[in-house]
Amino acid sequence: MTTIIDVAKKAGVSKSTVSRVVSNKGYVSQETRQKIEKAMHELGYIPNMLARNLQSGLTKTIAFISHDFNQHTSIFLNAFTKTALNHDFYVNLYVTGGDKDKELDALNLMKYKQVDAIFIFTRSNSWDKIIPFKKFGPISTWHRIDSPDIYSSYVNQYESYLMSLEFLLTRDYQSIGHILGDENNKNTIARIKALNHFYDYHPELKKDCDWIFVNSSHLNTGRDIAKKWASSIHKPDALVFYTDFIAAECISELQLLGIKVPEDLGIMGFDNSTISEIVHLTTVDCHLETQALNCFNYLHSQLKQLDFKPKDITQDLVIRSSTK
Amino acid sequence: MTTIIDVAKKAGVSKSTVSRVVSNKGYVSQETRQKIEKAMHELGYIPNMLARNLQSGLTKTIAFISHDFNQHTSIFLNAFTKTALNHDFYVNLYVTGGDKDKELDALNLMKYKQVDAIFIFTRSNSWDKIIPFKKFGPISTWHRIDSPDIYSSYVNQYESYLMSLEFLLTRDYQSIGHILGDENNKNTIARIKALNHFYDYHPELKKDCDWIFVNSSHLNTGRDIAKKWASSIHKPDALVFYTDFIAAECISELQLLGIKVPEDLGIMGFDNSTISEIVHLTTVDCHLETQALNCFNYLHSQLKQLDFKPKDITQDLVIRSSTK
DNA sequence: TTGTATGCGTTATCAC
DNA sequence: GTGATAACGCATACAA
Repeated sequence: MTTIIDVAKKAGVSKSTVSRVVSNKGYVSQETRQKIEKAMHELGYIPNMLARNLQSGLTKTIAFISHDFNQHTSIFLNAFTKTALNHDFYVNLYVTGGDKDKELDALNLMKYKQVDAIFIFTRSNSWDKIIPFKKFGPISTWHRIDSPDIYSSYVNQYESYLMSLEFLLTRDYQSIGHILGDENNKNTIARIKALNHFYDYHPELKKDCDWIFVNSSHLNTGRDIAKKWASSIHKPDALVFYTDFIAAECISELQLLGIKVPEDLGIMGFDNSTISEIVHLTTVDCHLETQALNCFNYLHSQLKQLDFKPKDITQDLVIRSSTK
Repeated sequence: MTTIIDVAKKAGVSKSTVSRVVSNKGYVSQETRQKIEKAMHELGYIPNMLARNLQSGLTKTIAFISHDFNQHTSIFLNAFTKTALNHDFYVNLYVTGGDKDKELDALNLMKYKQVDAIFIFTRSNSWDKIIPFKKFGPISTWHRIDSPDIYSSYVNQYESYLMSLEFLLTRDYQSIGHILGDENNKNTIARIKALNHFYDYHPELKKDCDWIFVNSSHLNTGRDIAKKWASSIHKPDALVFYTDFIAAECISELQLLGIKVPEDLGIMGFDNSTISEIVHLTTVDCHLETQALNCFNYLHSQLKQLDFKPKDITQDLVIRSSTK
């Protein structure tokens, strides 16, 4: 391994001068610069990032923490990584599998100086446990959290959920089933609020509490929901899911059961992820790419002390044939 | 920031003794160990990875290079990252977007000591350009390559393709269309060989060259293939795709066109990825998780000078309702 | 069992 | 403009 010292010897200068050339800082005369560049070239000199990192105290690396990496993660991850690379930042992956301790290990990496900042895609620990890590560096997430310490690119699912329900009404769906996420999730709470308001606005519609599911229930997969629907006597004529994949699973199972979408049952998803196009799912596009951009830009601005203006995120209905 | 020097002062010992405690190497008496641990705790000492990395010359990080991260990548990525983390290794992502120069930048990271090893998921440069990087550290891939310098976990797609075609024959499909990947890809070459042998074995079947597509053609997406099929006069009664996602796109478009799968047209995929279950796709499971395991274990064994025995990878037909 | 001295490769701070 | 020297924080031969 050749170092700046080797280059310095070969070029007959001091290592500080070589460093100036390598890092392109400070004054070096044309003459000596060329001498040094020639020596660097001949020796095949390669700067050592490890030494640079130690010196600067920075790694130019951001941790991306998630339970796992599946089709649900990939849109976001792809956008995030692309943006990061464009800004000369690396993205380090940490799969926690939903394990709280592993998640804390991952969060600890920032204080060990292994990474400069953290993005949280999914988490198991409470925000109260996570927020203290802020003192070691910036943290962002796409989940809904109201904290001055952690940036969140969340979209208001109250609005989009109301929009989805009103849309179903225009398509003449009268009784609607609701498949919601984790009950403690703020998005879920916002959706429940929207749902209640929706029924307040439309007293003619009946709210069927048997068809409001939260993730904590036994019916976790879309396939379970489909089976439940098929075997029920009182059944809604439309189902709204909190995420596309579960909706896609449901459609898939409905096909096996010979139930027609959207004639027998209308289905709506959320996210406009790749799979939604495959299964013709009506859904809401919440522009994950833009969210990823905002999440990275926040971290970047914190690290470089730039000011940060998030891009506006709209929520747009994407109408496909899973609804009438 | 507190360092081992601070701890040493507080505990009244030398920094080397502290280092021994921190890194858990060498002899330290119970007594002084406790003194040091107490001091570490009181000062809230945190070891600095940057310094450790410089000292060891290692980052415990592996680069994962891919054109992008989509549903196609996620199974592999997930398995790879999980395995890596279990062995205390980090995974760094490099999205190249198919750009040759960006890919070379990513490969260069190993010589800059930014990563210890490299896994290549997708590539743009020729192997000849990639192989020289081997001298900076181990490289593995899941693509088919026969080189002593790069480990490959590839499965023999000649066998699996022949298996797929023979299976279709048992289901009474007589004329088969073939959708293949990049023409320079070794997997594609293996598939073409299998295809030719298949027609040699079964002279009663006619080989329709109009229905053998390689990726370089204009028909890139599954939707294009579906439209082409719908508008053709001479059409095969089954299509075999080189990857599930394109097959899923095709099924999706066929549904829009009112064409029945498997009655009007049988469809087969390859990979057994998540999407295949959603769209009821008959496919081949080539155990990506095991391949990812092998790819990581190879790199790990090279870095730690262990011996490496890859796990056997079988290819299993997964029969769903996209075929009769 | 512990301390001393030196190295890892680079950058920053001074003089000159 | 350039060069000596000291950081950066830790690890490790070697001496004691």
